[in-house]
Amino acid sequence: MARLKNDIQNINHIFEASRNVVIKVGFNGLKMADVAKESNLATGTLYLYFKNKEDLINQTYLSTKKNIAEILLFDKNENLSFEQAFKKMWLAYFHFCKQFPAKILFVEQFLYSGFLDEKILEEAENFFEPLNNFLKFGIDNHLLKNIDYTILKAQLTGAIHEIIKINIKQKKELTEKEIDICFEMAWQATKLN
Amino acid sequence: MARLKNDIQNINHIFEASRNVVIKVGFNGLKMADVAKESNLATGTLYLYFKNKEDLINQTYLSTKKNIAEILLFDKNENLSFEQAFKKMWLAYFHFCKQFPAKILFVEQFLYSGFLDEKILEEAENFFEPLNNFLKFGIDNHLLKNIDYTILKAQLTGAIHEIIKINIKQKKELTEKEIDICFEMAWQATKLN
DNA sequence: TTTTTAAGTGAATAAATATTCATTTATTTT
DNA sequence: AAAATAAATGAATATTTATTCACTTAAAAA
Repeated sequence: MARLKNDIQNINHIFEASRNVVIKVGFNGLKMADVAKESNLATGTLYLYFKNKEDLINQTYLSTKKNIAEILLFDKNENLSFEQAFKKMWLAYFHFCKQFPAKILFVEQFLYSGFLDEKILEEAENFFEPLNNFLKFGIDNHLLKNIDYTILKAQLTGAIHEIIKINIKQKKELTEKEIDICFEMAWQATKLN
Repeated sequence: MARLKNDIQNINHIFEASRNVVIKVGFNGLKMADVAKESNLATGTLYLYFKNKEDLINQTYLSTKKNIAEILLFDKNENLSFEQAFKKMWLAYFHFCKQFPAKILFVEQFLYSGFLDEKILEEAENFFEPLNNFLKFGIDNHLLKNIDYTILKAQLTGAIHEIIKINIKQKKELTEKEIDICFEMAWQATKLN
């Protein structure tokens, strides 16, 4: 079989496998043997890359959070109004969630899975500085409602996640019209009237 | 020890114990021995009331969903405007979530725990007919945005749940002012402009 | 091409935990 | 208050699943 160690491509395959297993059977149903199978590897091989199950799960989390944060890095050189930038970001996040629901569900469920390592959690939070600053800017400049930005952020992401969950459960695609209304809801909720 | 069989009071204690364990260590960390301990019962005793672990968890879910649905049964005889009724319900749900975060977190996490029994899920959905009808009324009468009511419902409850999670994680109480802003966010998001 | 090193395997083992059941304790009936 | 019934117990057992390691296979170096 192909060389794997330090091969980022293949480690990402393991991460993807973990997420796929979680999305199918939940964190409780995550068995090392199943992750191995989904990765086309032997069970023992996983232990060459991860200290144990907890480590595998935490590393998957960290990697996935990084993926998500990258989506939210928007180009400050573009000359957009705050509302335009807000919409651009919202749509980028929305479509990312739609395209990679397993990533979103994994990180959401991880927080309450019982596998969480505080250190990893903190490390992941750092990826989101740019988003935090964007929201702070909006609040300070009276463009967004004046409320703790963690709440604002949670409302925005939480709303999108709920839609994605419905998407998955009901296997029903949202129409353009519906996506537009969803954005309107987010904007009406957060903007300062 | 006291007689327990068919004693609803005590079965509720077991449910509460399950939720407390889940909130502490997640579904993955839920061990029968720990639930028993938290209930002041022997492990074996749990099997007098529940067929197995899966059954215990599903019954806890069903009972908890019922609790939640009861909060949302509002008195139709009161002569409130739609917005007033909406606010009353929102606040009732918000305060319920604040008071019983374990109930909310349990049902949320349950959906992705890997223990879910479709039958039980459906049964629980029936409790929420009144809420569904309320939202449908709002949509049909052009008081709420015209979007699938499951999305509307998810947005409303999801937003509150996110706040509650922050409440727990940061151990920071929301001020009256903040709660008011949160309601405003929900109303601005859902009402038809 | 042979030797050496690195990677991968999966059956065997260890550890964790769900479930059972012989026994004890409490309650109800006579 | 003795006998009969019902409930509760928790150590022993069964089951599940994480982890290890002796061995195989592949890649790199000599």
